[in-house]
Amino acid sequence: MTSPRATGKVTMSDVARHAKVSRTAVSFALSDPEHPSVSAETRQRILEAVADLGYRPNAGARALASRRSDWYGLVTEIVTAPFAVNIIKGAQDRAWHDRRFVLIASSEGDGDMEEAAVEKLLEQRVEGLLYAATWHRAVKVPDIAHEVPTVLVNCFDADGVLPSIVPDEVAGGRRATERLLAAGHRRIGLITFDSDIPAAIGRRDGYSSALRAAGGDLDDDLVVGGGATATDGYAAAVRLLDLPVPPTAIFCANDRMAMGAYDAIKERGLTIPGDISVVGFDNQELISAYLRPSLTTVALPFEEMGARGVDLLSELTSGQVTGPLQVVVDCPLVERSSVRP
Amino acid sequence: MTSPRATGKVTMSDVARHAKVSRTAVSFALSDPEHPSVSAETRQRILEAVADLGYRPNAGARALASRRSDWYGLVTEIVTAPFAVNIIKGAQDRAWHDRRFVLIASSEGDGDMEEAAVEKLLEQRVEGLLYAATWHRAVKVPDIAHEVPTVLVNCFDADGVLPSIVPDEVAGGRRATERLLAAGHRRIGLITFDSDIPAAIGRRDGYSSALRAAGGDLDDDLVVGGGATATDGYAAAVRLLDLPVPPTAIFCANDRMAMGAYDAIKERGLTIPGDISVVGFDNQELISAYLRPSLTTVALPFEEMGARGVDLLSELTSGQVTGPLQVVVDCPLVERSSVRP
DNA sequence: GTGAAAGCGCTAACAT
DNA sequence: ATGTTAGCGCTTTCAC
Repeated sequence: MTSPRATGKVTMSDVARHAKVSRTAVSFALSDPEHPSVSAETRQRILEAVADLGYRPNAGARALASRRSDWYGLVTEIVTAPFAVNIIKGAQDRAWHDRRFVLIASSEGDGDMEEAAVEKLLEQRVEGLLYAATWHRAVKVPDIAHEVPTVLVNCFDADGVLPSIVPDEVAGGRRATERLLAAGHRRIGLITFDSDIPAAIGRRDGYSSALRAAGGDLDDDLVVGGGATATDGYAAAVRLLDLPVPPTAIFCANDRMAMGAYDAIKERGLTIPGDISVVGFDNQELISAYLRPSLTTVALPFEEMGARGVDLLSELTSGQVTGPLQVVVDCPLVERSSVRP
Repeated sequence: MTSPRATGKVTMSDVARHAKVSRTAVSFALSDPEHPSVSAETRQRILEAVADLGYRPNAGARALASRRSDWYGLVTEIVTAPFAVNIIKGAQDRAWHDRRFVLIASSEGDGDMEEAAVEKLLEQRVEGLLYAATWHRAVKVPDIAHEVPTVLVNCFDADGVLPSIVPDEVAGGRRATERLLAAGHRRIGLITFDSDIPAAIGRRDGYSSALRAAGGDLDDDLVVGGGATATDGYAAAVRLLDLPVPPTAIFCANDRMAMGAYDAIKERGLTIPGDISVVGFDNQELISAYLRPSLTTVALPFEEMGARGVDLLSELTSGQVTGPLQVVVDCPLVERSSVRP
């Protein structure tokens, strides 16, 4: 095995020479299995040469010559955000499936850094940009990003010109509430947080609309706001449980608050879901799956949003803008053990 | 502004023409601010031309011509562990700082896919490979990865030939235990899990050695194993609390089990840290920061491991193998509120 | 100090 | 069906 592989310098010419064909033939054979101008036998010889020599195509050279990189760029604020990962994964899987690569750059939430990151990505000649936020909101995308097709994921364009993929917060809130209604609850509390972001507004709207549609108790006392942490959830749950007629179920607008609510409920010697059913939102696995009992919650479809982002991007880059430019993705309910049967 | 930028096709030749110099001059000026063969004025003119035309270098072309890509590849089973993305972040930040890029490919924990991912990375002509695991263990790296300098992160080579970066589990376990000893505890329980992975063995060893060194109670009854989930932690804590002479503090070998232990402790009407102090391990923020009270725990240094991996890789690729080939990274204690003052 | 020229490894007309 | 021939955008001698 004195293969040139060891040298790492086998080129397409070497393969052509070895297979006794032209470089063109090799190029054709490799890029298209059914290429009309290369016979089956020739193709076979070429493939053998490739294997013999341990040839590996040089993606950079190919990109240079063909003027297409097969890369998309993904810019996100924090690679570490527990959520961002799933967007990345969704995008990468989908891209991989299309034989494309996703180059990831993190902006660290810093404007300059972000611009530098996009610049770097463009230098790599990415064919499109995915711009992902760690939490659903309006964002201002740097101008530079407009030089290439761009899709926003889990956020939307403050200027309203860029296409985006966002979660359906309202439907999610409705679904959580309907789950509780389906379990027979009529008096359902909502622990929400005071904010004008889509998550807060949408989930609350979903809650109200579900209640209205099903004839559940529409009582302002049943809706309590505040901060969005576990501690806030605890405090909110205490208020709910102290009500003259306390709810028999609670929908928490995020899992962290549900975590706090669990504490308040348990402290009173009440059981979940025996005495009180609870539904969360976000499906932060680390919390929802490990809470005792495990938490039934609504999942944010990060992975799907990432995948849909790539889909939209390939439509855009290939010029065929088919779908709508604002894609709203459904938030599925993840059934666990915190709602009574 | 009828800049050719709009066309996205400004090349170095355009810049040269615009600045009335040769392409060589542009190349020199751009790649080295102090290049001896280009005068300050010339350089200035070139920079202006770059700005005027909106020129953006083509990284791929540069890589092709210079035979160096400035890229490292990172292969990981991204799916499983949300916290392992910190490895990516650490690596990326560090690489970015060195003006390098990290191409990420996920293997989905599937052997074939993994090999395909490495293959793809090599086609991109990455100069080195980072191979990251989501949990500390021995791994078998595909042969193909040996074609280029490779560093294992948060795992080590089953064949013992590749350099690696791993967390110091033993020192971490010792540190957690020492923290409890420092708070005056002598009777310290250990909730561990039955497994022969480094995390289980190392943390337990650290616990024992700290106790031995400080003269704490070395009692087999104080060590209880089982599974590694919150439910297992709950069960283990119950056993500990049922002991004739229960511990006054508990070291949980991971945060999830600590979560379960919290429940058991609270159920008995005991308080944390008033009656029982608790220390965890892993620093899974979603759990440790939101538990009530927040959990003092030992952190796995993912980010640092990622950064150190890149460091080692650049030493390897530049031929200067300075440091040791098995780097053990310290696990810092994250002080929160679950240990009595 | 500057520029001509020869590639880097590959693609894609355009012949043959 | 196969080969010829230009590039793609940049780096890097080497001569001027």
